Amino acid sequence: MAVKRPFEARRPSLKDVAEALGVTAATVSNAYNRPDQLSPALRERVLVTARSLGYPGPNPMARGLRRGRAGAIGVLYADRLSYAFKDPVAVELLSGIATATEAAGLGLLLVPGSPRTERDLEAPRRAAVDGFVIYSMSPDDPLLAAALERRLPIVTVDMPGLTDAPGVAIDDTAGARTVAEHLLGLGHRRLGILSLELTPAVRSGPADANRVASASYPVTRARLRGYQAAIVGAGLDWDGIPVYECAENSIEEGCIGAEQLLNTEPRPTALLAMSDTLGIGALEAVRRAGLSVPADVSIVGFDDIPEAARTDPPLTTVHEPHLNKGLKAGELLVALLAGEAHPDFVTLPTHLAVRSSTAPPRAAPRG
Amino acid sequence: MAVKRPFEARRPSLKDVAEALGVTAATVSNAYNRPDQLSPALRERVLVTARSLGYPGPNPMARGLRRGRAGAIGVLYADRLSYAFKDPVAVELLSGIATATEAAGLGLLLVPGSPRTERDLEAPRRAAVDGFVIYSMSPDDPLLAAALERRLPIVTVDMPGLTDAPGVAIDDTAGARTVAEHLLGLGHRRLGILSLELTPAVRSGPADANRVASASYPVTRARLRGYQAAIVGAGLDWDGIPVYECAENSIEEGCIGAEQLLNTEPRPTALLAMSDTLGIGALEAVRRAGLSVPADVSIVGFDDIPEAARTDPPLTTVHEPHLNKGLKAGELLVALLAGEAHPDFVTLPTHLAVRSSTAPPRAAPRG
DNA sequence: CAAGATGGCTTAATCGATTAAGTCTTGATC
DNA sequence: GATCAAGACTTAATCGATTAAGCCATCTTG
Repeated sequence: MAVKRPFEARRPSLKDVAEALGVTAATVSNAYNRPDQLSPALRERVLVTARSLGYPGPNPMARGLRRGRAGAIGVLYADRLSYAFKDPVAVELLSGIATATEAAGLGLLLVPGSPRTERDLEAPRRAAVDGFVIYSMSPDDPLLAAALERRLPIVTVDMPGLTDAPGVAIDDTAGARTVAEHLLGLGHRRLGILSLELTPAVRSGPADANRVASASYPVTRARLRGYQAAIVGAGLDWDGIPVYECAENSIEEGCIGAEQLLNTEPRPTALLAMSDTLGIGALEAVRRAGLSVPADVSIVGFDDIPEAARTDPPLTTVHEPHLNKGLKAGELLVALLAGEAHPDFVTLPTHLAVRSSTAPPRAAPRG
Repeated sequence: MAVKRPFEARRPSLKDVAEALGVTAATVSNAYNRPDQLSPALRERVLVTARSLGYPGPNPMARGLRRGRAGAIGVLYADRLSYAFKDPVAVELLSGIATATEAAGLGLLLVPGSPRTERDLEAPRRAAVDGFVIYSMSPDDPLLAAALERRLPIVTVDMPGLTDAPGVAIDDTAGARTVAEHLLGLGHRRLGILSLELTPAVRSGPADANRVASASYPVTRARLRGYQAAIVGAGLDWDGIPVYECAENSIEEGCIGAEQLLNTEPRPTALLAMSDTLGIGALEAVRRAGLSVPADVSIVGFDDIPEAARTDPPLTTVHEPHLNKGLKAGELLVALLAGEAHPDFVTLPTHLAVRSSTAPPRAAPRG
């Protein structure tokens, strides 16, 4: 039962404080921003008067307009914001970015927008930011185009070669190749792939060679290429490998996809999950099928999210320095905003984290 | 080696586009904001010219200033931003808030600021937002005061009764009491408490009765009260219960704290962790001590983060609707901004989620 | 004591848009 | 053919600050 004030007074502005004191707006402004420009006594009076008038401090938008700085950087993400928080990888990345922006005293604006409706394109246009970190977007995403039109400094993450902007990424192809080679080296010959989204036009289900070839998300593309290189390198038929595309990077989707892959004949002895989240889902699917990991089926993930080390069994995966990636991206953008010269592109190292979800296939010859 | 343009041209503004076309700025503005105000042909010409001039679209800060709307809401959090992303509870809450703001077309600005230095107080002051969601802050936090001074609409989360602002919370005391009663009901008599931070002045270690009584974080206070009510209700001595305060809500801290609690004589048969994150750490500590859960030690958490259902063994805990809490908070703030009447305070229900980390103590009489 | 330095405040231009109200055409209507 | 309405732009005020430059009085210094 909050009481509505009958007379909703206009919020006081700098000028009101100035008039109340008989000084000019410039002086009040200086009281806030450049204390050395006025006597301590007057400054104190200004601050006291401001408080008593209920002046909420210099309006951030007016200040931003005048100074040409928003004091925040924007993060652009392919999916809905609410989803970004469900993805441990995105969360870690954001944490890294936040560390950098926080150190620079900048805010972090999460820009809403699934690339569905026209209205969403307004989001990056309206965002009061000094630059963007653009994370893992499809090159043909209209949201990306809208952000680029702002002509602000940008840093890309996991989008190598997409723009001439600086960015940070890992070598997804090499990572994927390494983990696939790990399985092949253990002797696995029947593999299944649990893939992330292939294109912004989402769908779940088995993906045929055509669809696989049409993958537009840079990360998905790169990892598929890595798997392919290892598989072809081992003399296996790439087109014979079943691929299940998950419309969403979630445990549930991973579980459903893995279930389907486990039903293909002959049953794969190892599953390549393109993310740990999908891998955790696969772990569950194997359990539900009454099989065990790694005795019956080996599972590998990708990303090395924190939970991967705590699953049962702990997940063999490709370690990626997410936090560092975010940190670097943030620092790059901060440096860009400061007008510093910048390195063009940073590629961070990955390494295979062998844990307990992989073993040689039952009664198989060692590779 | 990005090439610096030798002559960094001023960014074109509305006026530049207008002049290039021989119309007024108003017309160009209308081309963007009110297409019905001009002929489709001219609008098209405006848009084309804008593009060819490299006009990045209406400046968000200028628009925001004029319209009196920032188009974003701020989130204020007690800790460092980077930390917020490490806390699954905060992440879920943010996800909920994001859902609401996204639906309203608003951005989400994460305001940096650990309450350390004077400089940090500038963050909430500089944030270009239309309102704040304030999450679980100590009432005496200067950051909170700084945000309040902005006199913007606010919604609190997990801070019942702290301001007269609308907010959302759960009944932490009842939840804590229920989970403690669950343990007592199983027959446990020797308990240990793994507590979250008691005050903004952080420290790790055993907390004596004085320090426990001085807890200022509303959530911590409330949960302690709940434990206390159950314990006292069971006829046990509250002051005899060892409490370990974790300076940070992390698995590592939980592990360290649990280790200490397990070393007290006589060893507790059950540990009350004030969060699932601490509980997961406790699980690890028990494992390291060569004991087993729940045979030797029962562990309960609080929060019911997603991972709690997947730990080994799955954690008995108090389920809290984090996502919903965020969603409600976001919706409340959006409604407030829209000038709608609002309910004052929402208290969301919790319930006990009994899983496999609790059992009667070994060879103990049933309670 | 004149010249210069310093401190303390004001002047006035400016940042880049939005929008209610007004003007001028052109076309329809009786 | 006068009247009105609608359509297409323009005028001009305004949002709330920041900041370089200027002005005046007071203090220092040789």
